[in-house]
Amino acid sequence: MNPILPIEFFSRPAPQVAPELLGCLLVRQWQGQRLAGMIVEAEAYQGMEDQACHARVGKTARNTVMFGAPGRAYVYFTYGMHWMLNLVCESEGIPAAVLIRAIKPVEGLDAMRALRPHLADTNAWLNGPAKLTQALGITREQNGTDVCSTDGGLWVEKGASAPLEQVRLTPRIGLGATPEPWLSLPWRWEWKF
DNA sequence: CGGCCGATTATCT
DNA sequence: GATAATCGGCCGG
Repeated sequence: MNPILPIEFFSRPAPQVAPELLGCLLVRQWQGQRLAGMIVEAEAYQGMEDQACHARVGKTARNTVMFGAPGRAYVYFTYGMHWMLNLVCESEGIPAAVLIRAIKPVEGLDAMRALRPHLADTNAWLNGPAKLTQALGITREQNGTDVCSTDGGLWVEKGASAPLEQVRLTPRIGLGATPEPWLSLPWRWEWKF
């Protein structure tokens, strides 16, 4: 087992943390099995000033975890059916998080297929934020989980770092009517190889 | 690959 | 009452 990313890793601005998460291993302990995938796409959401961030309107019941300690999972429900996994960054009081958008399955493929039948047909890529939460069995129950410990069954292990020339920076996805400049900030990192 | 569309409901105004 | 950090199916190129 590789070293678990410590709280210090997350105690920084999200745009700094997000690219460094590429290549790291997202690990889930699920019904006695170890499920894991390499993070290959992530987006940063940083501060109340970021008009794409859920925290732009201040603290609410849903986004409270983002205002809290770093190294926690911020899991929220959207579109009436999907769960999204974020990792909280920055020190307490500053809302910031990295949305995990895609992973390459590495361990526990059979269990992932059981959780997400669609994975059986396609090539084994979980290229979407709601796809990977489904394959890892992540829901509301993981909201607030400390990912710097194995106690909550969800953590991140240090992995290979992505070669700079293989990392693409693009604007974030699905922001709708978000105003500029936030709409176009290159805060999405994708490891293409 | 890109675009459009319907599904489905917690959360916020 | 409106919106949403999406997905899968179906279309056209």
